[in-house]
Amino acid sequence: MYRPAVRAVPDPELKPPLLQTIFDIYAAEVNRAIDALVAAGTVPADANRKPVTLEPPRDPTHGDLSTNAAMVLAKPAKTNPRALAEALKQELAAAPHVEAVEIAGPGFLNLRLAEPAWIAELARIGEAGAHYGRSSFGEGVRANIEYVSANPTGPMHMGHCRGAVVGDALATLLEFTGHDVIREYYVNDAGGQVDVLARSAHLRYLEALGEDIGEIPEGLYPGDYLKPVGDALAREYGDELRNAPEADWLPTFRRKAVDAMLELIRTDLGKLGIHHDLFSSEYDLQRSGAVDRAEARLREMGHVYEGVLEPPKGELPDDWEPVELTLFRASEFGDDVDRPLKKSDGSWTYFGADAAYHLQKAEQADLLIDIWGADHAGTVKRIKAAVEALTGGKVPLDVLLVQMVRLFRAGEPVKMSKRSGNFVTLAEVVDEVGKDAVRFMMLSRRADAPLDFDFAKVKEQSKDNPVFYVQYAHARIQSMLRRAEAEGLAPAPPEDCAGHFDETDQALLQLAAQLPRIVRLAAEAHEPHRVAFFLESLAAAFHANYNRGNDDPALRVVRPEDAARSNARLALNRAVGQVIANGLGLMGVEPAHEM
RNA sequence: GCGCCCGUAGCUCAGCUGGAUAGAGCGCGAGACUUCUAAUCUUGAGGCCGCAGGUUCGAAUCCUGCCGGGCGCGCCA
Repeated sequence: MYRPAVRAVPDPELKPPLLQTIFDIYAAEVNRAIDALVAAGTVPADANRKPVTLEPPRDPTHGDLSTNAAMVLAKPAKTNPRALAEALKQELAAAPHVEAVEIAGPGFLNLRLAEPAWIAELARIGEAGAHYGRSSFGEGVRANIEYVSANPTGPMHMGHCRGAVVGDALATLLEFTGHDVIREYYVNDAGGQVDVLARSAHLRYLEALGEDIGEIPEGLYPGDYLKPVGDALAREYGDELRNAPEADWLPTFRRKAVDAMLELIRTDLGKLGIHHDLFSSEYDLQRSGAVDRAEARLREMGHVYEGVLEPPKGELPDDWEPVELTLFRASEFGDDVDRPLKKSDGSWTYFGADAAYHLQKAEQADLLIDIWGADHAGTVKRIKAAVEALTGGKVPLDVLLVQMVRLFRAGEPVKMSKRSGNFVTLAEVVDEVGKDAVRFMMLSRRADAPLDFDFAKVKEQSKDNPVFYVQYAHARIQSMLRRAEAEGLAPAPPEDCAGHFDETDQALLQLAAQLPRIVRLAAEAHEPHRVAFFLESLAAAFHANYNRGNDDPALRVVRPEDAARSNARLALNRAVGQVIANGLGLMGVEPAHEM
């Protein structure tokens, strides 16, 4: 029913060459050092190296890079960490540009690198440009990420916004780390609420034919957005269906109305810069027999039986009565109770169809990610159970629960009521504050923490507003580069930068060079907010460095009287701007060039 | 009652999947504007990381049990 959007097939020719970053290079050196100890018999060959890390130490006085290798390997090597550290130190000291290796604390190995090592990273930022931070650890992994999946019964409201942005940013992050990503939207067009939509559209159809429909009855969708649907139906069918029984028009009206709603939703998502590769219809899924096949598969494996569920705990629904149902043994896969696949009337439950839908996704992916509202937390276990049963545990499913967004206007909460149709739509918010601000704010907290969204704050031009703060850093850098050009200066090639950076400059470069690590960590943890936090800290470091020029004119970046140093620092600042732009790009935010 | 999420500075939150002396912003105190965009920056005070055990070289991070808050509990979607 819904044509998938044309999916761009990644052209291997266009794939940029991946550069080894400074962390890759020295991680390899650490590995080499361990290899040497293995060869010497100090460390067993089968020792698990996975917990070995190479990170910038939190305290910069500890050096440029730090590894826990000695501590992690001490146990398998049956020695103490410091003794192992001594042996590793000898090996690491031979690595290029290593000025010093120190053993510290319980057995950390701290590496101090000579400037050329960092200048080389500066060169890589320039060389990779918009691709800096890209990696290939997801190479060969097909990741399916399903997000938004709002019911096609009306325009998007703010309740949908956060999941949409988080899902989209995570998808971009996974692409950037080499995964083959499918962005998917599950269209819930098979349930009763779509009948309600069709009836609501029918009423608007009568209205378009000139009937006085009065108040929209309780239980139907009252929104004006259905008027154009009614108009279109009236144009198409004229009087034909005016007095026809419901059965004559319901299926058609369902389809027409859902199509129209999806068009609305697509438009809304477009305003946020979100485009899915695939819209999958629950209705089509059921008609195709996919759900029957999934059930048969579970039945074959002995995971399905006919039975009666215990009454639910807590508040008992008024109409509860014990009935025999087709049940999936979810409790054997970690769920609390078994779950019905079919209703007593023989039709599929939402869960039954969803299980089949996940099987369909799993057949074409190595990793499944669902982005759900936190109010669906109660159904995570059952769908994970179903995926595990259906795929034999081969395809992992991660369900990200996205917490609520509380809207405020100048500190006052914005009241929303679904019943009265009085909700804040996504389009309104994007039109008011802009796509970039919305996206950044949605990523400025961990997904599982509630988020306050204050219109006043988001539009504020001050450092209280992280969107602005980061954008301003980028704009300032562009402004600086323009100014430098006017003064006859230009960013120096990396080889001319040596010796021109002081400690603060070095620290800024080292922070910018962390982008690839942050990207990787964020992608692995499925936590796009990490990019936002990184950008805030990088912007802060930039502003601080920049501002030194106000106290001491000799520390200004644009200084024609010292062109060599000025050009070197321009190269550094340009690289910082590149990193900010790349990070913003991952969040779907356009960098500002002037403000 | 059961399940999931959360509990870190007065407030809002980070904390690199177990690392070194727990960080940032706001707010509060003290400073820097003939600015390369002060739309910014510098600096000070402020902490039994909810509580109690456990796991180990090492715990805010993992496990168990409490306490407190949020969400959920259906043949709905």
